[in-house]
Amino acid sequence: MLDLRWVLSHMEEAQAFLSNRHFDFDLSVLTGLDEERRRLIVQTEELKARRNEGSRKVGEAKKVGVDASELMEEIRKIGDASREVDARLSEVEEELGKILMSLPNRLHETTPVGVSEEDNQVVRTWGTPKSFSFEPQAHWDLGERLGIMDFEKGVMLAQSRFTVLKGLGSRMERALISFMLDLHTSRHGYMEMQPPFMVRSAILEGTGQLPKFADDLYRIEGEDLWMIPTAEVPLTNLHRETILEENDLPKYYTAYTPCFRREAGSAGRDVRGMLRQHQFDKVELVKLCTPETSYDELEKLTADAEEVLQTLELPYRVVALCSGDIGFGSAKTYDLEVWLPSQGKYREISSCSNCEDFQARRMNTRYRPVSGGRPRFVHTLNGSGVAIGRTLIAIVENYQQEDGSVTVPEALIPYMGGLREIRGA
RNA sequence: GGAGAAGUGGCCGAGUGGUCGAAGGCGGUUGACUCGAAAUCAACUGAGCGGCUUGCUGCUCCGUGAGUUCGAAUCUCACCUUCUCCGCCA
Repeated sequence: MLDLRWVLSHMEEAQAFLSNRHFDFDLSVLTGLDEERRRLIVQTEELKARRNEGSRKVGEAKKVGVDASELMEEIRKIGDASREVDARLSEVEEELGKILMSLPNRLHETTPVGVSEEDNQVVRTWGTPKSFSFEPQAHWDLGERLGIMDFEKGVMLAQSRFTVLKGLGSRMERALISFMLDLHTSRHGYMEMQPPFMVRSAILEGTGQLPKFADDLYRIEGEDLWMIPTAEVPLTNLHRETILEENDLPKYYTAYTPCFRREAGSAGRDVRGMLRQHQFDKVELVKLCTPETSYDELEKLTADAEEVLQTLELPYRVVALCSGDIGFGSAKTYDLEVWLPSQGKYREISSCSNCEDFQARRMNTRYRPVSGGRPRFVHTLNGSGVAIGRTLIAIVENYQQEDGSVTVPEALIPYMGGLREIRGA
């Protein structure tokens, strides 16, 4: 959520980033609503002050046994009047709140301005795509032939965009989860958590998925519960409605969770294989920190995710998302894109964002500065560290051999019980 | 799912209609004492939103939401959460 006072005092700047996001909204309506809001506050508070004063006098009168019925009648009218103003005030505040909750975050000055994916900026590239002496196969061919992925069974049990991992495929999925959690907890200082995989509406409002993106989520019928689309949601909300001490910051959390997404807008895209699933595993990284440190923390968080790919020796590149492609709540986002030989392309495997105080405002997560003074909103960051299913795909494709077998990455061998190679039955 | 009890400030805890944002204690901050620490003493110690002469001042918040009343932490209703017992289960 944007700070209303900031928007009102930076109208041009705010309108400019909205248009860079291609978000069509005229902010000037906020000025009128805010003026009305303040007018109504003055009105109702004046009435309430009079009512409180009157009630005090009634109390005094009754104590002495004096009749106060005339005064009481007068106060009743004042009370009714203030209730009327209150009703109008909450309408105005609700309207303001609705608008603010629907506006995207402002952009950091280093976020490139652009229209689409095409305009994202490549920041750096790591590793070199391997050149194969044969035609590299797609993971869906390799996976089925090796007996580690069963796409038909996924559809049979659920729907399209669901997959059954079998045998060593399932084993490698589990190995990757452990490998990544171990890396982030032991080397990068994150605390491992296991949050609920379902959360209530207010939690999703806190991180920005609701109210606007309900169509992307699975909802539990008859309950105020939704399947989490990412562990970012429960982890970031861990300290909602609280005031932390500055000395307790930064907070680093990591969690493995499955993620559930309806993929409503992506019909027809990546339908083969398991690149885009309704349910996928992910190890997530979340940070809460002070505003002064959040951009350093973003660089470090991105590096933490990169280390996963480096250790697995998977070629990737880092891109800065442009204003037209960046997410609703993010001020700056780096995507990590891993090389997929069968596609001859880099594909997203992680997304690392600084949401600044956008989510903190919605969650009301603040901290008290050591220097004293009023509580301030924390900055929140999140990043995939990294997507498990897509890592499995990347390994299968990048480590494939001419005979269709797959070599196990060095770093993963201990997690695979010493296994060095996956070959078909 | 059924029965009962309870939800007050960072924590404990008093408060059953009238200066109660809330006694008291713990914790914390500052000052005094001390070479320093402890102990002791004193003062301060929640958040949000407004107004104007920017230092004052007003309003709101005692699980959440409605209601009764001139006035609600205190009364009524609904919901949520926690605890105990029963049932069920990993």
